[in-house]
This record gives sequence, C-alpha cells and structure tokens, in this order.
Amino acid sequence: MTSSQPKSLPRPKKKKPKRRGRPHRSEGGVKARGRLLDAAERLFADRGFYGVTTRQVATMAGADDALIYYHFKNKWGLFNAVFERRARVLITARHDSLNAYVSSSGVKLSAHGAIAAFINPMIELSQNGDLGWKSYFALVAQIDNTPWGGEIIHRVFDTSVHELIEILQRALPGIPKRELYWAYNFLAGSMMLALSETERVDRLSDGLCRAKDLDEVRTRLVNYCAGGFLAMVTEERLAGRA
Amino acid sequence: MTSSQPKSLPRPKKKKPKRRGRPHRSEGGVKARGRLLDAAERLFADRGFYGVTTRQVATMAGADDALIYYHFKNKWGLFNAVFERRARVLITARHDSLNAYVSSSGVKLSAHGAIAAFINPMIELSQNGDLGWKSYFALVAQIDNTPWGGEIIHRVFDTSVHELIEILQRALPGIPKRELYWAYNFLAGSMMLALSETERVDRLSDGLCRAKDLDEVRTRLVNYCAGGFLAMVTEERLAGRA
DNA sequence: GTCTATAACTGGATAGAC
DNA sequence: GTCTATCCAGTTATAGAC
Repeated sequence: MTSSQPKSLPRPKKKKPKRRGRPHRSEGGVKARGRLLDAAERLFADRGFYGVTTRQVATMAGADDALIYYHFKNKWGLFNAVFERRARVLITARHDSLNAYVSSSGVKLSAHGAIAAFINPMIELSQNGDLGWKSYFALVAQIDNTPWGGEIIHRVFDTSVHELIEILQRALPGIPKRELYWAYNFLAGSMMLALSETERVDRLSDGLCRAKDLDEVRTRLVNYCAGGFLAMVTEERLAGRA
Repeated sequence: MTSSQPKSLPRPKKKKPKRRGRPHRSEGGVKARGRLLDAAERLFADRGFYGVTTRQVATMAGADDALIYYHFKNKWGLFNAVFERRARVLITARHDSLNAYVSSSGVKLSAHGAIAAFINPMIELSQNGDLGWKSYFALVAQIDNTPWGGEIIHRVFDTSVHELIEILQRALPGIPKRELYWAYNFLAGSMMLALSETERVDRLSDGLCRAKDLDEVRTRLVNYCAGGFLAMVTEERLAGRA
C-alpha cells in the first residue's frame, strides 16, 4: 500500500560476516528437519504458537532459519508437523491398551478399567519415552484450552476418544451417550492439566504435592475420574426414578 | 549490535494524514481506560498474550495506541490489569457463597455442597454478568494451562482456593490434606475447560452436548467432581485397612 | 488525558548461490 | 539440503504537541 519508496536502492554498505563455524550438517546423526521439530516442540510448549519466533526455533535447533520454510512451508506448517508427529504413536498406544483391556477382562468391563487403559499409555510415554513427550503433552494441554485449538485437537484425537466412549458405554449400559461425552470432557480437562505438569499444585499445597511425580498422579487421576463417571450413573438412576 | 547504519537519515518524505474523525472522547460514557481493558480482555482470551498486538487492542477500543502506555505502562501492565480487574469480584462472590453454605448447613457439611458453593458463583457470573466474564474465564483457562501462568494464578486465586480446601477438610475428615489438593487440581482442570466454553465437546459428541449450555454443565460438573472426591475417600479407607 | 510522529527493532518470508 | 542476504510490514515504546 505505502509502496512509494524506491524499489532498488544501490545497497548501502558491506555487512559483517555474521557467524563463522562448522556447518551443522548433522548433529548426533539427527538431521536438521528433526532438530527443528524438537526445538519447535519445546519452544511452542513453553510459550505457545505466537510466543515463539521462527528464528528462536532455528537457533535452538542449530539450523538455519530458511530451512523451516524449506521443510515446512511456513510457521503454521511447522506447528502442525510438531503436533502430528507424536499423535500417531500416542493413538496407536492407546488403541492397543484399550484393546488389551477389553480382551483381557472378557465381559465384565468397568469404567475404572477403561479409564486406566486410556490414561496409562500417556503416563507411560511421559515417564519412559524420550523427553520430548513432556513438551508434547504440555503443548497439547495448552492448545486444548484455546478457542482456536478445537479444530486441530478434533482432527487429530477424536477418533481415539470414540474408542474409549464405546467401551465405557458397554461398561455402563444404563447411561445415555451424552452423559458419557460430558464426563469425558471433564476427564480431559483434569488429564491434560495433570500431564502438562504445570506446578500449580506444588504451590497451592506448599510442596505437599508435586505435579512432576506421575506415579502419584496416575492412581489418583484414574480413581478420581472413575468416581466422577460413577456419580453420573447414580444421578441418572435417581433422575430416572422420578 | 548491528548498529553500523547511519543514525539520522534526513526524513524521506511527507507522511499521509492518517485517520481524520471525531476524537473518541468517551463512548457510551465509558472512558478510554475501561474500553482498553474490555478490548484487551476479549483479544487476549481469543489469542493469548503473544497473539495480540497493542495496536489491535487500541483499534478495537477505539482509542489511541499511546494510551495503553499512559495508563498501563506497557503490554504486560495491560495484561495484569485485565487479569486482576475481575478477580476481586470473583473472589468476593466465592467467599460469600462458601460462607453462606457453611452457615446454612450447620455441622453436616458435604463435599457436594462445598463444591457447588465454589463453582456456582462462576457459572452465575458467566450466565448473568456482563459478556466480558466469558472472555475472562476463557482467558484464565488459557493461562492456567501455560507453564508461565502458574505465577499469576497463584498470586491471584490461591487464597480463595484455600477457603474451599478448609471446608472440604471438615466435610471429609478422614482424608489427608494432600489428597484434597490433588483432587482440587483435577477439579480445576475440568472446571476451567468447562468455563472456557471451548466447543470441544460439541464436535466430539456431534452436537449432542453443547458447551455453551451452562445449565447443563453446572449440575453435571458438580456431580462429577463430588464423585471424584468421594472416590478418593473410599480409596483412602481401603488403603488404610491394609 | 489524548493524539501525532517516529524511533528502534523484530517478525515471517523469499531468492538464489553453493 | 543448506546457507547468505535481504525485504519490508509490523512491533513495542517514547517524546512532545495539544
């Protein structure tokens, strides 16, 4: 719009030679593309999409800025790539865990068992997977509480959630599906806050609880959520009696 | 660092006269400061701190950019002012609600009642307060799931949460305090996701549930959370028996 | 208290050499 | 696939007129 300036000025001066060092071909066998994803994952988890610049990502990755645009087209492309990279692994792990639970328990399914089978793979990945998983969960938690995040969460995770809902419906046959969706939504809020390992609970409890102790979290979270689901069954039975 | 360029170029050209119109003295009786807070609240809720520019805030407020720096010192000052403005009201409403519950129910306190007294004021404000409350809750939900948000949430809300914990401890005398902190943390995750009115559950349930229907949310959320707390009591009793 | 103007710098993105 | 050099719109923030 305000393009009233001369297009081609005759280059004012010589620039300084910038950084001189070995070209970061591949570092520890990992290529620039992977390093960029790792760096972006960490930074996006810390400060969100808008709080991170492509230059910060490139710097942390020890790669050149321009490589982001070569590999991922633009900043959103990078973000989506980060988001989807681990989703496959997580969804597969969940699917296997739910299947194993169903076939092991035969006909007598419980809400507690189904919820444990759904949540445990995430805890497991956070505890025993590479460190990137912690950033990843923090990122998902952050995006999940965003008005614009619904789109990408829906696209990536909802089919996986429906597997849980199916099993819960068999475990709690009296309860309408919409009650299960509501309860799942509450579960999702608790689960993502717990997995993000925000140290809210540490400060609140003055150190009595430590958010990073996932062994403490696992049993409590599953118990709490199962109790929540069962409370909705009770409520449904009471309402149905009227 | 790269300040090797000439310091004072001789101003290239005349600038265009920008916007010409009535000076937005006060609009509907509200002064610029308040309009800036309202606009910032909405925009920060939509896109987070880094996703919003001071210019966007000023434009939406119909005020001048420079007023932000006059009234709030800088962008973070604006953010904190937004965050703290409604906190007083909310904390007072909660305090009154909890007190009313305790004095009305005499000695027989219940987890269900305490949780309802804690959550209801927020639902009430979201339904019957001015529209800014919806933005505000969406903003708090977003900040709560952020690594850097713990600081401000702690400063603003934790004393209020301790009031709830006190009552819960009287309602559930058998349960150690740290279990209450864990359970509250799960409650907080569900509550903030519900109040942010993200339409996650709408898509997941294909329209069966509507996040914006807070009448549906209120009873279910309270039931669910109360069920979760009671499940932790049960678990505690079982563990104590070993 | 509000507006104009501008300083000083950073943002995402691209062209083209190697 | 990777790096250099650059574009330029847009960023926070300030000085000073009104």
